[in-house]
Amino acid sequence: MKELPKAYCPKDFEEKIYNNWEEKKFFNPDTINNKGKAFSIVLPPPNVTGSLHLGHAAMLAIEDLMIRYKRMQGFDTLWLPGFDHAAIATQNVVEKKIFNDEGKTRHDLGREAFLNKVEDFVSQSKKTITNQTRKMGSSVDWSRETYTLDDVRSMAVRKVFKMMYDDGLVIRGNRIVNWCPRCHTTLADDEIEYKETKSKLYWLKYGPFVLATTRPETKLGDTAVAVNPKDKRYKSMIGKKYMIPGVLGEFEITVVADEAVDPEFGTGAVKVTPAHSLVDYEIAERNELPIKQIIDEDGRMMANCGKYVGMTSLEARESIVKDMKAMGLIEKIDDDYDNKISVCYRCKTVIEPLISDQWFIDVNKKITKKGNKYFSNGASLKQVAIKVVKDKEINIIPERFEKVYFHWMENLHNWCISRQIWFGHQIPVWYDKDLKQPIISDAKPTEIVLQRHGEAKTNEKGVLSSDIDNLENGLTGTGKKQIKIMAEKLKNEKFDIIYASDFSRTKETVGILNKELKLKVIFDERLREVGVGEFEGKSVGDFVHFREADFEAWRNDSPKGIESFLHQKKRVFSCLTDILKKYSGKKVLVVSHGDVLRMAQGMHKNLTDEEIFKLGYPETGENIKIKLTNVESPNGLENIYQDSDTLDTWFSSGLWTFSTLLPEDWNGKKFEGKDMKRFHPTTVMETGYDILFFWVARMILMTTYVKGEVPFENVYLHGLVRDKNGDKMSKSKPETAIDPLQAGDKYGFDAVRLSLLIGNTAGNDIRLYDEKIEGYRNFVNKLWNISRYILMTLNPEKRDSKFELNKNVSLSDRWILSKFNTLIQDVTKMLDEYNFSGAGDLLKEFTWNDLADWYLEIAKVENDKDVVLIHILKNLLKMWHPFMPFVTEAIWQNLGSEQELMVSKFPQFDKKMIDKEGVKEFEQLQVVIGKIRNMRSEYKIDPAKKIKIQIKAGERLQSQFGIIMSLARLEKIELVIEKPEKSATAIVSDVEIYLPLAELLDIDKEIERLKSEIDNSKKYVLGLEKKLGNEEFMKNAPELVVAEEQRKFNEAKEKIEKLQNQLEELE
RNA sequence: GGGUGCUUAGCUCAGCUGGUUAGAGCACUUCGUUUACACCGAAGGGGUCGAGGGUUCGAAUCCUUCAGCACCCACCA
Repeated sequence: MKELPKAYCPKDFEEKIYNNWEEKKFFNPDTINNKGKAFSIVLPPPNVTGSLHLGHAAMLAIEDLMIRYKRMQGFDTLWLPGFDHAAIATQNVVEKKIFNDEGKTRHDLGREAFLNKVEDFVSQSKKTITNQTRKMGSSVDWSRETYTLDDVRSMAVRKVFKMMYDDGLVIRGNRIVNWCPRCHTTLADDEIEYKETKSKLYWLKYGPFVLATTRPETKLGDTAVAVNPKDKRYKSMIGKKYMIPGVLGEFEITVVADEAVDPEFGTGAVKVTPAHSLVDYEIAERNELPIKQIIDEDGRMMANCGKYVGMTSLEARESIVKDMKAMGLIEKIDDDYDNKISVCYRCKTVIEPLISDQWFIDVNKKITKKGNKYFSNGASLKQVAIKVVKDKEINIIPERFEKVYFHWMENLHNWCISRQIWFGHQIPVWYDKDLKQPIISDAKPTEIVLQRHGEAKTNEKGVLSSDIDNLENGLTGTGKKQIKIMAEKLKNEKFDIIYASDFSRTKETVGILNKELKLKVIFDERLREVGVGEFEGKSVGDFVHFREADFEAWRNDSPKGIESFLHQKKRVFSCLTDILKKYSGKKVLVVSHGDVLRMAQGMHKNLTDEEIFKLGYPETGENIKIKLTNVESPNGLENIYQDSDTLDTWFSSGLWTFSTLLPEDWNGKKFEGKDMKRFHPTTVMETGYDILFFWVARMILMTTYVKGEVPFENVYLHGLVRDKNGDKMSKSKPETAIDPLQAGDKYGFDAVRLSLLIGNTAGNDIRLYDEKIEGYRNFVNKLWNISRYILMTLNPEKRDSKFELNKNVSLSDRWILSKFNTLIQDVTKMLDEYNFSGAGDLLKEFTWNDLADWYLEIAKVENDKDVVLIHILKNLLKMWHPFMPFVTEAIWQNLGSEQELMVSKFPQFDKKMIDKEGVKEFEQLQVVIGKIRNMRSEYKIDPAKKIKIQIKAGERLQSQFGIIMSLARLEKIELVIEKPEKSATAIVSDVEIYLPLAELLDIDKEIERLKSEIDNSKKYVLGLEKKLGNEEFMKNAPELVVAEEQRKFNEAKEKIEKLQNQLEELE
């Protein structure tokens, strides 16, 4: 047996072990091929905003624990990883970064360049996160990794959007939304946070009313005053119109009655600004009031605000209040009114409610859907989402969150899903300039590489050639080289076909490319260069100058025989349209000329003619990649443009449990596939309670609708990881914030995992600090050393021996085997009940107390323990493996097994190992040893000194004298029948222990000790006596309880008597 | 305003459907180079289980009121 190092050093093992698992594809259920039931978890995809924090680490530890446990139990186990593009969050991070690095805004860069920057950032984030996930030991199936923005997931998004549109669930409307003037986008109701502030409450003189408001500037948008219908003060005024004096002259309002008004607040009358308050908007809707918008999307006063135009609402407030004061329109101002203002959850900017044309999901609309059990009789999204949890089709752990879920779901308003940001799924809606109805398309975009021909002889000379007859214009040497290089690059991309202009320079380019690509080519004259008319053969500069001088003239007409811009555009667009129709979802290489490629880009970016004309195009031999969608429009493609908004990030993550299970070559028709059948609904959704609404609720809404299935059967919600003081960890408090990677490097990732698993219960926050992780690091090392000792003393021949229970086992064997099997039973039960902490506690207690402190110590004196030891060690490692995969696997490697621990079978409870008598007997032995140790300590006997004691005991205990001598460090045990004279005494039920006084101690101390023990026991007996004397107790308590109390009473009584005798003798 | 959770040893927490002389880890005290481990071992000190009331033979555990802390939700302008 090779010598193991004294202390476990995680760094020597962790990476190697993980790589080995991965190389053997153990994370992939197809390799493992377990025949059991499916057990699947889809990993909550981390946002690609940077790196993982402790919350993620906890998530990874808990899920890996479940997955490894189930995998070892033979379940067909899948843990599927992925990433979330996290639209607003990621865009904000990148925006901030660009602004800090380059001082530029996203608008300075433009959509395309900005998105490129985002993609760079995203791929960097993905790398970091992947690396961190691996370090934690997560056994996720990397071969199934997905991303919310990848092709299949994007197609799923478009497909669901169209389905919902067709069912009338996705609607467009001009409604009030939460608007963040900084992010320049709408926000869903739950993306708003509330901030407690002191603000001013203004009491305005308002025509015949006096009313209170915190936002006097919105007076400019008022169209009504609302009062409670029951309020007698205003009854006579309801329905009447009044002219109200204001800073911009008089305006008319209507008085309406509405239940939403609290007559107790202020004067009981409310000014109504429908365009800039959620409540007022609803009042306006109910009472059919006019809506007047006065604040724009930058949060500034609009043109209809007279001299206040252009001010922010805050500036306008000050200014208007000043003017109103001057006009005597302000009655009074309360200075410290407690108010909650709504702010953006991402950037904390104050939200400006305003009216906007947006896309919504109607959660209340009842629909009927064939083939979907939830909707077959008509139901709304909301109703179904409530029903599946009520019916326990989805089980939430801990249960109390069900209540929270129901409350939220019942109060859910229509969900605004459009966002005015660039990063995300662009809404799959196109508008035709001539049509009122939008066109929804779930078609798969065609990927097009726009390849410009190599340098031609005319390029070299700087002259023009657009005459089809002038076919002699081939490529220069440089041009041929350019294309050869490009062919090398393109040969790895899987194109379906080449479309090309039929000019000689493009034909020659295609020829060179196709030596590598070997594809079908279609030469299409619609891809030709613009006809240059009388500029044929003339200098390029002249032509450019001519066009730039008067773009408008050239756009429609064809002076000097030059083909007009629109004419060319029409033929190019029609060619592209044909390509899109025939090759939807495919990849096409288009070889053409600069100005043609420029138009294709214009189509891709939905630009105006002017903008197209100003666009650059690839250099000779270079290319650009674009994606275009085939949208059926009566007017053809050139008339159509796509909605520039993107979808709320939760739309795509709402599909996550099933969109991730779609096959890589999904045809976009049905949401089905092999993995889907095998793993959906997923078994457990494990995530933080903080995204119960954001995410969990959305998945339930979307999945029941799309699949007619629940997304998951169980929801396990973990808490937040907090610092030592119970505060949220943040980078601004580095003294208490812990980075999981750094902690792992310092203490090992097993220790980090344990510190997050043990002491962490569902739904509750967990505190983490260095000392805690350190404690678990110590434990990991303890386990290492237990194994090390067993391996060092083991007879190598017995290493692979199979354990079988036989009659030769000793008391200690019977005890440890019984204890161990109880442990298997309890741990299995607890893990099945999601009580990970409890299971870990039990394992730890067994490992440290029973195994290390007792059994191993006994193994040092008793012989023939090898077989039991190796049996227990192996199975204990299996049970520990899901908690701390690295160290257990590292030890396992030294046990000479062929197969890795990770793919071994989880131990099973074996009833015949349970030995209650043995356990009881051994426990008495433990107490006896404890008493002797205690006496030694009390009398300050040198631990090294071996002493003699006398014991009065039965045969059974006599057989264990060897163990007692060793563990209590005795020189000799003398068996006595009668109590010897002058000795210190301890009593353990029927066993009496005597420590001869002669050599050792002072009698006074022993008297004191005895007195105090008698005292204690007397108190105990008194309590029991009272209990047993209570008639009601004797009558009502179960027999078993009474008997046990009686037994305790007798035993204690006897003990007191003996101690009393001893005391008398000494005194 | 509504709701949820928490309050047990100095600190962090277990104690499930009521019956142990109330537990663990860390910290603390004393002792210890026993050939697995000082990232260790042995022994020990320390809690009227937030407060009051109730149910019960019996309450840390169930009910109720209150207090403190934390979090979530809500359209008091």
